[in-house]
Amino acid sequence: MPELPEVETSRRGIEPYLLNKTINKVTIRQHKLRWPIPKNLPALAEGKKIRAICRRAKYIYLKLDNGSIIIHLGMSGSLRICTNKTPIEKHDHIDISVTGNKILRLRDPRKFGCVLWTTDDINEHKLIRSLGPEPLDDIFTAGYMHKKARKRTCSIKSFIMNSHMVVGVGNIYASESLFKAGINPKRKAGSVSLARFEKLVNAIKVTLRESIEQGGTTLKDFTGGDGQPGYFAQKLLVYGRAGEECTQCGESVKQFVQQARSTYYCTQCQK
DNA sequence: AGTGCGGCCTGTCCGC
DNA sequence: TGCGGACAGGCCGCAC
Repeated sequence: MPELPEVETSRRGIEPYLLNKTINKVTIRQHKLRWPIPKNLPALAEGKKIRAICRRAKYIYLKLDNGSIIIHLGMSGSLRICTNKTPIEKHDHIDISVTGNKILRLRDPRKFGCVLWTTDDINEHKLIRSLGPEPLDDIFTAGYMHKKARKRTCSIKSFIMNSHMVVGVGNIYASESLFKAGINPKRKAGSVSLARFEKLVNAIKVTLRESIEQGGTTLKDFTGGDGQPGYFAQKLLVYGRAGEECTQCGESVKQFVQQARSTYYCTQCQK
């Protein structure tokens, strides 16, 4: 479950091996991901130079002269840098080989991820054009969220997880941010005051920023043998801690299912 | 327009 | 020990 910090860490990890390299070959072993990998992807990408490796929300894209390869890691996807000697394993679905004998390899056991192609500006792509702001961008403010939430009856948790409002807040960080802000995850989005959005927006930024920094310090070995990038040792305050004592008040942390996802919170600290 | 849910998919864990 | 079933979750697309 790569959250945004893991995706950004992946981008930074692969960038040095791919930037300004030319794609020699694209090998697709499994077309059937969330959406099919385009059959003509090799024809479109081979021989082209990678001009940039970027990220928008949880999408990573490789910018070529004639378009972009869009990659999403879904729930279980991971990227690693291999050579032609690295053994291919069961869920290694696609290889993008570049000059210098390096291969960008996508592994995704659950196939929730995708690899797509667009010739348009990336921001015009169907999956990307309607996304909300990046959480660390200055335009993501309490004022913005407060305005968006007006009259919204959905829970504040599903509101902050809605990528049309803000991107990059996955299930784990939603629980963590709401705890830090002292807001009950069941509360209707429209009933959260501007002052409480200040706390919440700040909590989201702090949580994500810390994780990205941690990713920088514990940067995965993208070319290593095991290759499976591990997730950061998170210092999680409530997530996954049902029955344990709240770090603030000692009350036992509660878990329930919300929109088919586990939510963790403290009934004392979050109102 | 907003809300909520189904579905995609496989590895891991638990109980019998 | 082996096996079946529940569970995990990002996020689109659809139905209401």
